[in-house]
Amino acid sequence: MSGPKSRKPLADSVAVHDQVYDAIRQALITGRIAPGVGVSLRSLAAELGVSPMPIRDAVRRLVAERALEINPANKRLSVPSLTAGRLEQLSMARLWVEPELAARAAPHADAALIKRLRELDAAVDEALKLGDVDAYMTANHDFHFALYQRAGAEVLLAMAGGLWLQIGPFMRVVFGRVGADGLVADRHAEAMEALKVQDAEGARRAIAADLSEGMDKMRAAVEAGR
Amino acid sequence: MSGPKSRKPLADSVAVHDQVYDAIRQALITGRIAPGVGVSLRSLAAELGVSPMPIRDAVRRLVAERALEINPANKRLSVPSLTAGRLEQLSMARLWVEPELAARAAPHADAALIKRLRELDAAVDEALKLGDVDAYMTANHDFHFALYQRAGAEVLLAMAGGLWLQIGPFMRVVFGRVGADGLVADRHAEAMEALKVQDAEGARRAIAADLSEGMDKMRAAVEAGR
DNA sequence: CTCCAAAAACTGTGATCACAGTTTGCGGGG
DNA sequence: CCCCGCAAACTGTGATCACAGTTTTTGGAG
Repeated sequence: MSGPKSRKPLADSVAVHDQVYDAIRQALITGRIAPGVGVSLRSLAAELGVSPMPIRDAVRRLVAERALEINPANKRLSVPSLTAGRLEQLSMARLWVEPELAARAAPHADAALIKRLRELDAAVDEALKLGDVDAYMTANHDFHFALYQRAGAEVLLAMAGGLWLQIGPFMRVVFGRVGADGLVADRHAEAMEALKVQDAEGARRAIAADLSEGMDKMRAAVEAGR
Repeated sequence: MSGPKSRKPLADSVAVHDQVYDAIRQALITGRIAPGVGVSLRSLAAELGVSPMPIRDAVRRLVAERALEINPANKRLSVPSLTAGRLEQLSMARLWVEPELAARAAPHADAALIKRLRELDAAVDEALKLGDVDAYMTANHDFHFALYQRAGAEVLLAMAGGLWLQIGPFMRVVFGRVGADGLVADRHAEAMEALKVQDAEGARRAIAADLSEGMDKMRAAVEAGR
């Protein structure tokens, strides 16, 4: 109304291939698509109700992020299988980059962040109580990345996102074998305490411990499952 | 010849989009495409003599690897600009993952690897002497990754590859400002000495020092150039 | 029932076209 | 000379089709 020039260059409309990317990514993170199974462009297209074209874009991106695999022999798509070696490398990488992000975010922690984290942690606990695996995975992911985003480290944040995407399928396997209540979220409280006083090293330690415990459980599950 | 069934399912023919990927990747690593400049699918297609379709696939991959950027406003493509923050994050990440790869590769070092590394290091020196920037970049890249590949750590290797891709444009800027002879390759010799006796920690230190020196020069160049 | 070969279905890849939004270039008025 | 406005060129996106290779299904012979 009163706007002299309603500068609205748009570019708002989210591209279809981005929506497709998010959909597949979510399915991968929550483990809805099991490791080892094959997928195809047209089947995904039919399932999501779009043409194969945006699927192609999204899949290309996911392959680059190693969240999907492409068989070099017949060029067919599949979700990467779980191996002990892969898990070990992913664990080590996460254990380096995520605590670093937490430490960098600590100085920028404010009341709004704490509040948001508390809500997400409550959602985590709620999902654990209900045994809702998908909800737990989503809430846990959102908790970590709401924190990491405050680090203002775009490159490291992208690395963490890629690692989480790759390790998502492992998590589902853990839940399938040991049950969701095998994981405790106490470290989240520890992290929030550190953030309240902007204690970077405390946040680093808390997140490192949180990851370490989770990864240990995954490793045990993978070793037991072979 | 005694093979009962010469199983040869093929799948050899390299896809066009992979060739395109390599071409653009090489152009970025060697810095032939300057940071900040815009590119377009059709212009790349015309330059490489293919249809826009495989370009699209390759670009999608490079965007996922953060080697190319896509302006969220007008969705146009460009090479990411150099910022001190980006360089700092990339340095820190490289300084963690690459020495780790060197240390993991050390136990698997054999005479063939040493020989190959010596050749590549000679190529590095040769390129430095001639002032051939492209040749130096290529040889230096090949030296590092010939070593890293022996680590047998696919996930970490891919991370290192992605980081190198992102930092490539920075290197070219350094050469443009301080000259190629500003960089010494002595650390390569130090690394090879450690590899001869399969000294993992020695290899780790040598590669860390090599990177550290290079990144310092880049940082100085970036700070001086603003 | 077993085994093998032909056919049908499905796979990723690449090309071409249409479309809407953005940028650029050019011309004319002030 | 400056600046505004319109048109042409260019941008990424999505759909559709064709093709070659692979897998799966099918059907018939032994």
